[in-house]
Amino acid sequence: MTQRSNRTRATIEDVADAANVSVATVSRALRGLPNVAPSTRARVSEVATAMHYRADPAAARLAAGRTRTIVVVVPHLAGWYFSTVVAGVEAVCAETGYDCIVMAVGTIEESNRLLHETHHLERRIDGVVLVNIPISEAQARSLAERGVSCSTIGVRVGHQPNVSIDDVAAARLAVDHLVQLGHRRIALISGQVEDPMNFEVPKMRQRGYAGALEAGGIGFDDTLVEAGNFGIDGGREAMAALLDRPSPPTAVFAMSDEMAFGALMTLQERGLAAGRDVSLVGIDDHDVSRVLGLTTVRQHVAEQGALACRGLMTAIDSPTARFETIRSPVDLVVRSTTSPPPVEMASTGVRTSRLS
Amino acid sequence: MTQRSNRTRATIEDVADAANVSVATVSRALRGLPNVAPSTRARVSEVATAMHYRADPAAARLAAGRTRTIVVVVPHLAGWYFSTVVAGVEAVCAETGYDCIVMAVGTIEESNRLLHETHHLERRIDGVVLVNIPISEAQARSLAERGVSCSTIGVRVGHQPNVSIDDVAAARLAVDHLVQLGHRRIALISGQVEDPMNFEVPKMRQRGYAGALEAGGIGFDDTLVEAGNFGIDGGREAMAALLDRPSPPTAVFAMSDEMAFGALMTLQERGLAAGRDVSLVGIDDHDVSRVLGLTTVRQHVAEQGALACRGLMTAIDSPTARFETIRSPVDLVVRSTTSPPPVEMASTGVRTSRLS
DNA sequence: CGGCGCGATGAAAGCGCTTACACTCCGAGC
DNA sequence: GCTCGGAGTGTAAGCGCTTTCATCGCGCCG
Repeated sequence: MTQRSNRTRATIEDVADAANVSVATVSRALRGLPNVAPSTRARVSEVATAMHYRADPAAARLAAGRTRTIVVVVPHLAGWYFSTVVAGVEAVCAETGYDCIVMAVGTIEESNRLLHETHHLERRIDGVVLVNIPISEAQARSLAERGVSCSTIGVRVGHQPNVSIDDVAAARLAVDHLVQLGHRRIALISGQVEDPMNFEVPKMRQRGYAGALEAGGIGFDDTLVEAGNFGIDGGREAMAALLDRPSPPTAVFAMSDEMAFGALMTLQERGLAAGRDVSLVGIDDHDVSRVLGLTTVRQHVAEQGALACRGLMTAIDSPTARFETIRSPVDLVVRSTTSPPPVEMASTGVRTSRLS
Repeated sequence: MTQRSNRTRATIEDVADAANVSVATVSRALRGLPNVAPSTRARVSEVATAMHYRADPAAARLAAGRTRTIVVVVPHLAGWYFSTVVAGVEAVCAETGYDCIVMAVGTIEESNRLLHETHHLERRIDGVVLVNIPISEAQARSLAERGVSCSTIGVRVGHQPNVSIDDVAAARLAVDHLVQLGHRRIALISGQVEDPMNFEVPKMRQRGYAGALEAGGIGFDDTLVEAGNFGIDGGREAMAALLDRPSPPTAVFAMSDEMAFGALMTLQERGLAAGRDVSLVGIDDHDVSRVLGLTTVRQHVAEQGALACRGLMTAIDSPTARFETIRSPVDLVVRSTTSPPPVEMASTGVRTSRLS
């Protein structure tokens, strides 16, 4: 039993010596593998604990080929939605002992560099959680071939684990609410459908918007659709454009709460009040939405991250498994930015609140 | 020159064979080490690129002892401040080729488990960015002994790299503004000074608050100080308590924008308008602050993350270096939640806006 | 003209694990 | 009593790099 210097970290050999077994037995005992006598296992783990032994991750990875590391890929790390997803993913990683690397790929070029040249990822990580990152079948296959499992939030690929909300239904929920309140001129503040990084979500939500209009017997008017980026400024500019129309909308559905926040800014700048002059509804239930009284369609973002991460872990353990999409629920949260449309005073064009 | 199967990843040996050199030369050539003939280096990197060769990180780590991985530790991953810091850190990591692991340690117990039993970190990572995580000198030494460099945002430890704002000055800036506007009853919505996870920041900002009052010739009134957690609800409850005081404040300084958001909620619930009935100023310049028109002290959070990460990288390369604290600048952003105090109608107690 | 020193390269010894395979018991089956 | 099989353990061969040290030319100085 060699007395290792306490300046040096204990290796598996030190533990083996101290417990009078071979390194193989130590390895087996500590990792819970079968064919270790209970008494041996107890002794080994006792010794290991006493020596503060931890298997060197690099050595374990090299020998076993598994890294116990995943990466979560998002377009941006700051921002409510993505940081909340990451929080959900990280929580599951912490629980399961995985390391959770974060990567931001803001542009389609970065995304392709990551996903197309998958050899960058090989042997680096066991799996990847893609949060609203477009990925082709070919890229997914390439990942799989390189032993990298893949779980997505948003668009599904192959039979990989996936969690998403029903974007069509979510949008429909929002717009139905406006229709129900009596609005007929309902505008849409949309994400850019041409954005290669993010087109599925806007497309689906547009579909929900159109569906709700149709169900309400309202014709689709493309002068009431304005696209912008998914943040505050996108919403702000879109709302300005909408208000500049010859006959502006009485209600607006913004595809995200942050866009709705921007819309709110424009409204304020023009001296209009949301929920009186113009109704406004978003999607997300951002932390700050309740502060602004924003009516919105709530989704459970951290939970989505957690579910996607658990799915990934299952996929890592059984790479050939096929997964069904998990639908994360949404629900309408009515606050103060929505109300029946103001009564139009035909002669003057002046708007007043409708009496209730 | 063996034809490797294209199902298998190229190893350094494959590259060596293909380039007619030894593995040692490949290693040196690819990592830019000296003593490689330019022609050799060119040939090697050409071959390596053609074969899509990438050094196996695990093997490189095991052999070299460096992981090219850091972890950024935050109390929470969701939430504006921390996610923005992480974004800054990640950006620098991406630039420098480091892997960026995230870890959330919400409680002091988790924090201690991480920082006290530092052998968990040894050989796992090269360094750690601590964002508002309390760390003792002993823990810092223990990290250093284990070869883990450490950079902090917020409280400084030893001579490790550190970036922070001048919390005293930031608070003072905020409160001075209120004093200048003519307020005399200025309340403080503070973080909890007893919270072991986060006491330095509240303490400093309290000091700035007290300093500004004193400079303005205003006595400190501890019935105007209310503590809560750093989020929206903390601010909301604190503001409610403040308004319930026999003689409520005309202005409030909240230690964070999110707290100010909560305060705003309470104001709205009570039918009071910020910037008319009560003035309100925060610290941060949260994304949404401009939407709410919140007057605040802006800090540059992503930049702080980036600076801390660069400092860490320097520390990793030269572990004995001593660092000066980097002070990140702050500035006052005046929006619409601050204005001169309403004129008190002594007889009736009714408040009106002061004429300007 | 004989070293000398230095730049370029290669051979090989690890780094600290995992795991295939070999081996040793020991009780059960015949 | 002897064989057989399986549980428990050990031996040793990697995993794919980095790095030390030795080797080899070759221009240069004395």
